[in-house]
Amino acid sequence: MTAKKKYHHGNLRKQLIDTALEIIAADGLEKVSMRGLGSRIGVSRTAPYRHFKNKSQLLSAIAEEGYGRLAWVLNDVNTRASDDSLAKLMDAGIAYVEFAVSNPVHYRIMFGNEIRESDRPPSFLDAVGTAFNELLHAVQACQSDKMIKPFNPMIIANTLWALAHGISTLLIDGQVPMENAFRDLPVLLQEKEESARPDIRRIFESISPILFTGLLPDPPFRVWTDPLKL
Amino acid sequence: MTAKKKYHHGNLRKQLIDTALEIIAADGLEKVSMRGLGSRIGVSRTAPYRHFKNKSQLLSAIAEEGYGRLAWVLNDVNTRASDDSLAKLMDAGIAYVEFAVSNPVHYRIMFGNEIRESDRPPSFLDAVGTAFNELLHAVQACQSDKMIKPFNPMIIANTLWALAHGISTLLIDGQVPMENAFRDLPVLLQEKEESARPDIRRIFESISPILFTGLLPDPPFRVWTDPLKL
DNA sequence: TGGAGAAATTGACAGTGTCAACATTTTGGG
DNA sequence: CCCAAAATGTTGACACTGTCAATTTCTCCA
Repeated sequence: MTAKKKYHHGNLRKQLIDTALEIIAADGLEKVSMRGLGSRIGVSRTAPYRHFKNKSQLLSAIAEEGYGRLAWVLNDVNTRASDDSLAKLMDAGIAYVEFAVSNPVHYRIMFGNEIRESDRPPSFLDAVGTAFNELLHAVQACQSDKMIKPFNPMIIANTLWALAHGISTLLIDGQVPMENAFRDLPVLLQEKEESARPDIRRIFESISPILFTGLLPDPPFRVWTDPLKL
Repeated sequence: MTAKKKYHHGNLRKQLIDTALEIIAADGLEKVSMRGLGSRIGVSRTAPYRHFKNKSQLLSAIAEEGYGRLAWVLNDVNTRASDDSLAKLMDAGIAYVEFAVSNPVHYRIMFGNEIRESDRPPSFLDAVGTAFNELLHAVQACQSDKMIKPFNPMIIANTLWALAHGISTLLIDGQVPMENAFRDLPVLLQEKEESARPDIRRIFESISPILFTGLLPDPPFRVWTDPLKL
């Protein structure tokens, strides 16, 4: 038989993270408390403090888990069998935003500021780096295939990340009705909004002309002289 | 003589917001509490509840104030005497991010999720709209001057907003050492990092080639056929 | 086997948001 | 002008929270 009611729980640390993630997905971050976690797991209210010095450290572990999952999602796209690296780059962006929208509270913890710097273990930055490298890899694949310009890939990846992150947080926090803004496009107007979830691919399709061909008029019409020496 | 210690404070509501903003700028959001505000102002601990139904409503008022200030900053750029509308668009972006970085906690309240939807008064969306319109205006000015392509200006503005917002939050929350990422560029390497504040203009200059000319290779080298019909 | 250290517990302190009941002041309509 | 009603401020209370210190219980290895 499995252990019933031992004094030592066994793997409380893991269960704390798992239970917190359940609460996060179901009720939001404000329902997560050190004491509440203890009670819900069936252990005393301060037992969690044997595994996390404070709440910030718990959230740090949760965020790290999130970066791992994000990296997994992006890796899924990158390792897909297909020779269209540009389509894969776009799909990676879509997968990123879809991850954020599907796990809004978790995502907020990952990129929010509730985690004190001092509570981030070294492995935290590794996890972030792993996720970022998936994006960087997608960019470099496009460059190998000569599908995009040979700009510094680091800058491209950072720009795309910032853009995806911006879209994600605007959608998640919903201060700004962003999906409506993109629906403003005639092409999108005929769309019925049945599902509450925004159509992320459509958003990316609205944006991609800008990203692919740039804002400046095409060469023959370019009014640009060269003070910014492009 | 000015009123000394009347039972009725006079304009407690305004002072609550002002005091909260002081605390926010000095110590961060977690130091702002309904009770604490009352005490600090010299009024009872529940007096704030005569002016805000709950904390979320207080934060809503604070956020609204923030959108007003942001609109002001952007309007400053837009109404500047200059006929280079493209430079003004870029400056608006820089001003946006600089506002965020200079008022990180305030900015987080504006775009965070601590404010329940039901606690946002109608004027809230107006304030957001006013700020957004400044950005939209800058885009349309560029189009009038034929400095940028005639894409749907709404989509351009939204894309630029998402990008600026993404850069802002990544810089503010600092999970990702973004300024380092952009410093990676050879051109930027010779830069000493004396000030803690990131050089936002430099970040924009790194990004602008992508935004201006696009990711796809120039026409002669364009491998693109047209499945996405750009 | 026995002791050291890990893990869990109880008790306590100072905070918090928020509500209900009560006190005071201001103000608008008869 | 006066008084009731509305607006504003106060006190007390409840159920939470994060976190610490002191204490108990268990596990494991020398």
